[in-house]
Amino acid sequence: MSKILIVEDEKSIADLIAMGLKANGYEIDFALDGGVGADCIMDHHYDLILLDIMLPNYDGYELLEYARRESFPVIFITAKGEVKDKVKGLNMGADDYIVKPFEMEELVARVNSVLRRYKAVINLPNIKINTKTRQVFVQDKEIKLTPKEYDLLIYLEENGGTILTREQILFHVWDADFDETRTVDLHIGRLRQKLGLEDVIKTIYKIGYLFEV
Amino acid sequence: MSKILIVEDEKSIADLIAMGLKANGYEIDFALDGGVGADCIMDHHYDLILLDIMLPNYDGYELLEYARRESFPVIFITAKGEVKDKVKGLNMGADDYIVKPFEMEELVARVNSVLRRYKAVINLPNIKINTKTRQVFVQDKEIKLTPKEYDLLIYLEENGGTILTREQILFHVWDADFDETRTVDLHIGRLRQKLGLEDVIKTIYKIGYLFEV
DNA sequence: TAATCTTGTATCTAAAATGTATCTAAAAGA
DNA sequence: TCTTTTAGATACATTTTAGATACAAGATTA
Repeated sequence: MSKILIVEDEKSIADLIAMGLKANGYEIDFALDGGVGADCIMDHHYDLILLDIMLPNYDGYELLEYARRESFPVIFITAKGEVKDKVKGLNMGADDYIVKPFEMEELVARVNSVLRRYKAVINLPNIKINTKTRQVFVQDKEIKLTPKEYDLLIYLEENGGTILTREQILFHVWDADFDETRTVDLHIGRLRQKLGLEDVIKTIYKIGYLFEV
Repeated sequence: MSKILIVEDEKSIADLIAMGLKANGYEIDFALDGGVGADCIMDHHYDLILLDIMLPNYDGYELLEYARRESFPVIFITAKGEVKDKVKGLNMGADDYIVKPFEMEELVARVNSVLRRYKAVINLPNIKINTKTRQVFVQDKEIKLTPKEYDLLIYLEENGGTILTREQILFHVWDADFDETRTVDLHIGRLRQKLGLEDVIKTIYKIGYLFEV
């Protein structure tokens, strides 16, 4: 069972998160301020850390450093409008971020996804992905992917077995809202061709795509 | 063979540590109180010092000062809940810390890691780095690096095999927060050229750089 | 104080990625 | 079967990004 540390000064939010995650089988530790957070990070092992950046009397980035040292994966919790912080956090090595207020479903999805993704090597039939170097190998031969192609592949893999609409894909991979273009189709095509995924990435006519597992 | 000094007043713990480290091929000296510890540090050469901060009648930080002066690497041993001390220790220049009670495995791992980091000579294909003198040799010919270039090289080498974003590099090597400039790119270019690292330092388009190992 | 070295900005160029347009083929419904 | 809609394929133009060079400001040394 995975153990998760929540570093969040607002007790009500922390409780809510804890409840949601416990319901999904995670074990939870709390830290209501940065000091305790640092303490926990150093003393225990966690599979994941949920970290509010805006902690009173403490710089969340400092905690990120500690978490990095122990190589724990980190998801940032951030309030709306702290966009720059989000970007900064991600670039500095957070694995994901989530914006308050959020749906519990989304939080759980992201937690699951980061935990799965944190595996350095993802193994698929014929395909190996090294997430540390963003390298992709098809039958031990490296295939160069562009950033978008790589991100798309990861998103598809994370959601293997579920049908994804073009809108969902656009939203997650492109961070775009809505679009009438064929961008997604094009990139799906390129992935299929480069990685020989013609049969793995199925087209769901009029709906979207499905990465078969 | 590496020689390690253990400064720890609890005999039983000191014995335990010594046993574990000896089993891994390290030579051990003891100091059961701060005074003896200071003497040892000044009289002998050690490759590493394991230092309990909470010594009776003695401030562990004082010993850290001595160790620093001799430029011995230091790992703090600290009891649960002494977080502030831990942080203080790291900020004061300890190289790592470990929290009691700890697994012997973890201790050995950290000792190994610190010693590796402290190695006077780093050997890479074609390149030799003397960290004591900050000299860099390419095929036994010295190449003069500027301070920034050298720091960048060390940071890249320490994180070999992982993609580093420009933000991460800026943060660690420049101590700068955010930046829209091309400073990192420029210095990467200079390193590549001076040391012939064109193929070793890979550009990860739109992401950052990767030092291949 | 002059000379040299270091560092980073500006500018230009080359390369890579991305997405639009267009055409063709396949799927679904009548 | 025919028509319409939808998705795949290809080519190409645009945009973004990184490398190279020159140079200026600041720091360091002689």
